[in-house]
Amino acid sequence: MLTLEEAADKRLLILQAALQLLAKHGFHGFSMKQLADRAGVAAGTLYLYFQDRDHLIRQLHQEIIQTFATHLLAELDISQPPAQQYRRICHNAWTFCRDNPDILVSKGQFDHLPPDVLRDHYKDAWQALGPLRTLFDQCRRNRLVKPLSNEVLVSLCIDPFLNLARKYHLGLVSLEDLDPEQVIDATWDAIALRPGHQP
Amino acid sequence: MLTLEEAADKRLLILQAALQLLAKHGFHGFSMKQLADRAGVAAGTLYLYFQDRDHLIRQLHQEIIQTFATHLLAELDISQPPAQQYRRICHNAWTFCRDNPDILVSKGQFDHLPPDVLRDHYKDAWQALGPLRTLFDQCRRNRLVKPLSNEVLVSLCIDPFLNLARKYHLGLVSLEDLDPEQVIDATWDAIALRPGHQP
Amino acid sequence: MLTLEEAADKRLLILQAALQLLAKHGFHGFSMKQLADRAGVAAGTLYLYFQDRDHLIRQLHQEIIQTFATHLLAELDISQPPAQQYRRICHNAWTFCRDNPDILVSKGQFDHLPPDVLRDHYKDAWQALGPLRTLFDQCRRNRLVKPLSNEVLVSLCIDPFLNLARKYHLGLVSLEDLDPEQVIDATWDAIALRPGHQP
Amino acid sequence: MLTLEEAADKRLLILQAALQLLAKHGFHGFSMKQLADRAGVAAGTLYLYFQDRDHLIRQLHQEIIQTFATHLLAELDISQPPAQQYRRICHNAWTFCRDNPDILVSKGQFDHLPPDVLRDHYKDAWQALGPLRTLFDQCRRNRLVKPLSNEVLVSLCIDPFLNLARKYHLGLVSLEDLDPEQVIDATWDAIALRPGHQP
DNA sequence: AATGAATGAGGATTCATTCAT
DNA sequence: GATGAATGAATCCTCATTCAT
Repeated sequence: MLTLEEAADKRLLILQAALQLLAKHGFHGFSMKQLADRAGVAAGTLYLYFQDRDHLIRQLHQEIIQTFATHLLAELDISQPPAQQYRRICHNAWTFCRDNPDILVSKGQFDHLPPDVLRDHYKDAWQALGPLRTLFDQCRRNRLVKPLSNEVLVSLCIDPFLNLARKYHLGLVSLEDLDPEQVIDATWDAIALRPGHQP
Repeated sequence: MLTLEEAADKRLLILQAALQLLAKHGFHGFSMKQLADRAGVAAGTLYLYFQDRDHLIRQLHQEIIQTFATHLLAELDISQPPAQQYRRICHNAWTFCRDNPDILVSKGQFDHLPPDVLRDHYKDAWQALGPLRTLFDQCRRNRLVKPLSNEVLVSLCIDPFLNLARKYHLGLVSLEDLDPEQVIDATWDAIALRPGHQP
Repeated sequence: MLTLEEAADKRLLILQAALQLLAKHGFHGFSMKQLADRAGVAAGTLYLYFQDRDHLIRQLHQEIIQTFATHLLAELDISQPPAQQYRRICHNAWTFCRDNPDILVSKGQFDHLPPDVLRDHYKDAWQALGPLRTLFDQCRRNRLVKPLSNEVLVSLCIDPFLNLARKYHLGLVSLEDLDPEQVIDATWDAIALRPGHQP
Repeated sequence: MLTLEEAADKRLLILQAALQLLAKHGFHGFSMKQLADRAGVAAGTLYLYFQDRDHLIRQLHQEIIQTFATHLLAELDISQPPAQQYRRICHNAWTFCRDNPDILVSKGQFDHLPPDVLRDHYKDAWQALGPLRTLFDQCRRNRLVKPLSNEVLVSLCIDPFLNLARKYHLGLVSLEDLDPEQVIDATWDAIALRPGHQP
């Protein structure tokens, strides 16, 4: 019998192969046979680890979302001042997207998953993003950022880095145009509540 | 023979059916037969208007991008002050995405198109967005906005509305959480160059 | 477009090929590809006429049952005396089974269909067997046959010919052992109500 | 090492699981994996007891036929008069089929076995049915039953009970319609040689 | 003896595309 | 121009069988 670890390894192996395939061809050309070949297993083996194509795709999405969430918080030091924590997270968002075009490109491919499935996955990701929620809550309470919901804040702070990374990988923006520190400043301006400013 | 107009009509009819189909099922389940059925034509007819599936998809993408660009500029009055023009465009972005979930959802499905194709389509869209480019250029020259490239500005100003609309349609944010005017303010803060501020 | 007749023809063509295949190999070795080959059409064509394998099989069963019912009544003359009608029907049962081993052999293969489906098909067949029901009812009323339900009568009169034909085709009985007239006599004795006999 | 008995036990365990599976789904859905699961053994274990799927199926058929033959003769007292022996056997046929729908339903599934295999199994069963052959022979010699071959007699006497039981399990006849004693009478009438009757 | 993960050939089904009408 | 029946390659998935443990 496989140990739990070995089984998990092979499962991950398959998911990683799936990610590469998906990034390269999109769902068009994403066949179970190709996936098996790339993962170095037989076609039938896929079905030992995943019920069917659909389940595999959903679990891949979940994995991707979780990976992204994990990396957002990398090297975060919650003892530091909020502004510093914020910069860390934004920086992580940027470098992660810059360095993982596969994940970035694949993300859009999942939009046709049933809405409830997507919702669940995103909710799960929020679970993993506890420190970020805490940070936002704190800043809002201390009147450092505007009284916007967390989801809105994410759309203003984090999502722009995904969008920029996509453009970067498409060659629509070059690294010269794009100083991450400047963009971090900009996103902070977007959400910051400045003294004397009328929200 | 069809008049040019009738031909254009049927072509659009097909593209619209395609959009609906794509939004509903993604490319999984997007078959030429289903498309024909939904468009109310025979399968063979599709091939009178489009060379093959791939061309149809590309043209659909182009159409979508153009439609979006067009709506961004709706009711824009370039004689008004920049800030007002800006609000108009942002408002358009929001309402268009809010009211056209099909387009919004489908957009991500095209990410696997060959990068050069995508690039071309986006470049074409920029052509159609002349007034927006002019606006950004003007503001930058007059030190109203930060010295960021247009692409970066779009990621900070326009894209957040797409992201928010997606979340809205997924049910992750409600309209209470989401006052567009506040978000427009926030995006303006993101790019605005404030007096006394060190860029 | 195909005329209704042509469509029906091709449908029948497929069903007949299916019957042959089923008789030869049972469901083991009954593949849609083989069926298509034998019917002389492409694999995909099967799905223009039948929803899927299962529906095809069910419709084949229905067809077989109906064909059998039809042949049971061949050359039946309801103006003749009951005993003569009875002999005709028994004779038909025998010759039909003797001459159509395919149908005979296939019949057993359907036993795993959902019971309600089987029931429906058999009920439909009874519809087609009106004259037989009338004959049985008449004979029972006139005290020519025992007061047994029609289903029981069939098990005593008709089914034995199916069983015998199966044995015949298996080589377990030869035609010397098996004079149909004698067997018809025997089945009649089974159900006949003789004067002075105590039922 | 297993004792012979334990080995025989496990073999039977597997065959019984196979019977249940076959009765429930037919050969469609009868997979070695499912069989292993239902029997509570590993997939590989099946191959310790049976060469392959085909051999397993054949042995199951043989087992079923033998079981049926055995039950036909249950509680048979060959010192009793022929008519009584006859009733006993018919009664056994009926109750066995009534109480073992699995066996009954499965029987038809084997019809696609190669004819020679089927023939062998049936011949073996006849071996086990010595007392029944003796009974028929005796009755024929004493002019109690018509001069029909044993196979024909079986089709007239025993097979009807199988047919009726199938109809019963399908819900086509109810127990009210179906008094076994009446049917036994009828089958006896079918084969009995009555004084003064011209065969 | 027993296991059960892995295999990969084979089967059901879908679908882009063609072409005779 | 329009049709839609037919095609058959491609795809998803199953399953009998093996073999290292």
